[in-house]
Order: sequence, then C-alpha cells, then structure tokens
Amino acid sequence: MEEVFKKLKEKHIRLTPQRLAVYEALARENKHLTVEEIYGKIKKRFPAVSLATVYSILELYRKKGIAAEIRITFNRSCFEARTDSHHHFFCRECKKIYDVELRPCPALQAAQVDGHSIEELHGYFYGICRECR
Amino acid sequence: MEEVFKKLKEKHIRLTPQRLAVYEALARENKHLTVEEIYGKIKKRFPAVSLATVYSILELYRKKGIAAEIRITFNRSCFEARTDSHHHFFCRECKKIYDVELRPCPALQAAQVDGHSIEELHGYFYGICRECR
DNA sequence: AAAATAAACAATAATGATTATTATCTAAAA
DNA sequence: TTTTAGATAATAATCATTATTGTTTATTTT
Repeated sequence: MEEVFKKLKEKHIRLTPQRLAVYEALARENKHLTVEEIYGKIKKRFPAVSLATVYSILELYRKKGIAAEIRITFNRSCFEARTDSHHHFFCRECKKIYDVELRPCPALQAAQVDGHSIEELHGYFYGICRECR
Repeated sequence: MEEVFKKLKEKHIRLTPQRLAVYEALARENKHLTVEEIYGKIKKRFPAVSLATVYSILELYRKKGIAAEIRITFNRSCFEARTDSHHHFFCRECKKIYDVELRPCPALQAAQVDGHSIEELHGYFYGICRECR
C-alpha cells in the first residue's frame, strides 16, 4: 500500500480521492474486478464519479505497473492489484476467475521464445472449477 | 482439408460456398486473421457476402472445433485454422502474431490445476519480435 | 495570498466490434 | 411439386471503450 503511493509520488502523480478509491476497491478484495464493478463500489462513497474516470485511472495504474489488466473473458476487461506475474483460470460454469500459480512455469522465467523478447505473458485456463464439478 | 469436410458432414452441417470460402481463407495462409480481414478476402470472390455471415460461420467453426479464436489483441478477435493447442506471441512493434511451440509446457499437458479441470489454455506472450529488434 | 497554469474530473458524445433481427433465398425432405 | 428448415444479406441494436469539452481543483509563479 505504502509503496504504491511512493511509486505514484516518484512519478509526480497526484493521489486524488477518486484514485485512492479505485486502488482501495482493487486492493481490499485482491480479486479480479470488471471496470463496471469497480465503478459500482466507488459510487457508494463518490456518487459523482464518472465511469470514464474509472477507465482513465485504471489505464494510468496499468501503465505505471500498479494494476494489471486481464482479458480472460473475451467481452470485457478485468483489473487486479496484484502485479507479480501469474496465470488465471476461468470457470465456464460459475464464471469465477481464480489465480493460478504455475510452480515451474518455464515460460514465466524465460526472457525469450523463438528469438522474440518477452515482456509479458498471460496464461488463461478455461474449464470447470473444483467447486462446480 | 478433407477431414474438415467429413467433420462437417458428420454433424449434418451444409458446406455452402460462403463457408468453404471462409475455411479456405483461413487454411490457405495458416495465419491469424481478424474477422474483417477474412471478410475482405472473401469479398473479392463473393461481393454479396455479409460481415454478419462471416461472424456466424466463424462461430460455427469454433463450436465444432474446426477453427480457433484467439484474443491476443485486446480489441478484436482473430481466428486460425490450426486447432492443435499452442501459444502465441504478439509483437508490440509490428503488431504481428506468431505461433509459439513451447516444447515442454507442463500446462499444456496437465488435466487440471489447483483441482480445476482444464479444457483449454491460451498462452499469450507480448514483447518485441526477433525481426523488430 | 492572488494570479496563472496545469492537471483531474464529469458529462456526454462518438467509435467500433459484435450480436440480434428480419426478410429473402436456397436446398433438402416429403 | 410442395413443404420445411436452414443459410444468407441487410440492417438495426447493443455495449464496452475512447474521445471531447467545459468545469473544477490543485499546484506553481509572481
């Protein structure tokens, strides 16, 4: 938490109430939330907040490495406060997203594949989760 | 090629000129094409074809396991004729998509992770390709 | 502290990919 | 041939995301 604010300060980014609220919404649950969900959570305390603002804050956080965007569902973005690299699982039954730690995932360590230099890796698993089967 | 038609026949799916054209567009290049690109290629021979038709044919093929959809770019779908499981690399510079064969990818073999049963896995790498650096 | 400047925000419109609808046409079945 | 179901074209609708614009708020300068 503290280091996030430090990071923002280093880059001369103002910590406004809206931005704080977005970050808290993400960090409190430590889950994958859609933009709409984040918007919903914030609106309780900041009725005047705009959806476009939430988008722009999330985009700012993404660029600064404070939040990560995942696209495991094809039709909308989710964001999470975790920034360390890991994979995800999507349950086709209950639609829940799980974090997946792939212990020895060679791809996560690798600096390149086929001569291409890797900056980022998204691993999306699809199936039925342990709760649903 | 032949086996694709067999597969369609088994499931009582008519092989229309439009459907044939979509399949050929995908198979000829063996690349990842956007819906728009496929539409463009087909339109030369079938000026009357509709974009909505291309969408519906691709959706049909996806469901039948004849084509695969990937969402490596966040804002639009790509389709490919390859149906065996493999990963992809997206070059942020030239925007090209490469196939990636991850020789020993434990995730591709695994039947489950954390107790969740896996039906499908998408691995998306992002970075700069060997041509661009 | 007041004025000037820059950044953040809200409201809203615009964009663009995808999906739904409906009428027409084609092909298979009776 | 008639009937029926499926496929297609044309087009409208949807919906997530992005762009725009005017206003407000905070920072910097004087």
